[in-house]
Amino acid sequence: MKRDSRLSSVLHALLHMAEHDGSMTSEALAQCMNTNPVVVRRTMGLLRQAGLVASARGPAGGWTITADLATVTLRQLHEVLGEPAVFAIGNRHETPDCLVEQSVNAALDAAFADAEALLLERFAHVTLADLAADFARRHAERHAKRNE
Amino acid sequence: MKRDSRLSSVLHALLHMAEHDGSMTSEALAQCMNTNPVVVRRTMGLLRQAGLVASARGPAGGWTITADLATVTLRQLHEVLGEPAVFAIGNRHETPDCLVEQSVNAALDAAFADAEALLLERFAHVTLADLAADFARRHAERHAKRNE
DNA sequence: TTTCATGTAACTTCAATTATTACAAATCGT
DNA sequence: ACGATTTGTAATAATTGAAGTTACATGAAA
Repeated sequence: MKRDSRLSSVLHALLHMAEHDGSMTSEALAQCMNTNPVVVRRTMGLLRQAGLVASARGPAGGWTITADLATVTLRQLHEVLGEPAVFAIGNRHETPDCLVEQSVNAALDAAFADAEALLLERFAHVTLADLAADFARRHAERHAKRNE
Repeated sequence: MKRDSRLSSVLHALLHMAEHDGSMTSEALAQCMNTNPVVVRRTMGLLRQAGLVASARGPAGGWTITADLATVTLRQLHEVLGEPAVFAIGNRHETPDCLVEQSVNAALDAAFADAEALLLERFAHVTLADLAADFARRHAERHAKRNE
């Protein structure tokens, strides 16, 4: 299975936008993340529908953040992306007739549900502002190291 | 991405074997789970390497459980299957140069690590015997319902 | 020695994400 | 108005990894 990296991608894009004055084009964002402008538009389009970013066409167009960094959580972004499947492991059949398989599914589903709940709980407590602050810390650290 | 359902599959197979007297052929197991005998051999082969099952060739051959159902956990089976990736969501690049992406990865990795730890912890506390008992309960329930 | 079953390699199919191509629509500067 | 720029989006291809299939060798039992 190819892993869904859209959450990682949009976070990367949003933080670059936060650091950047004015708007950024799909082209610029695509270069940041080694991908294609169309892919950027597709995923950013979902954020726009959710009111988190705005886009403008034409020269001087591009993408800008409209939401408050402190209020946008990873969980919210996960939802905006359509709540993609979290796990790469799963049951063979979803609603089997076989009682044996039903027992297996029940056990696995319970474990997966708990793990997913924890993941989303963690996601709910990380905001874009937290990530921006973490970036600032790393940035300062690297600068300090360079001047040692 | 196609989800990895091998854990679900081997559990299904092992429980059928536990309910069944004597050995079961790959063919019989494959029919239980709507798949191909070769797929069964591939995955069961891993369990054999781990000493959990034994196989015999020729007529009257097939697969038998050699481990104690009470000591085999879902976590152990997950390990035997090669600890496949748990998540269908992941970072775009694993070791990025970009500091922004490093912050993003760190935040996501922390959340994923916690969720995976919880999942494996849950897996560690479910044995084949637990699943067999759950199946027996479901079986009895269905029998009772039929005779209402 | 025939038959049945596992053991494996090689290849194909399948499902899902990501990438690419192509072009329409809108906006800005001149 | 025109041309350059940029988003919007549909359609299609490439990629990746699991699952399925084919083919055949190996071994065991009647």
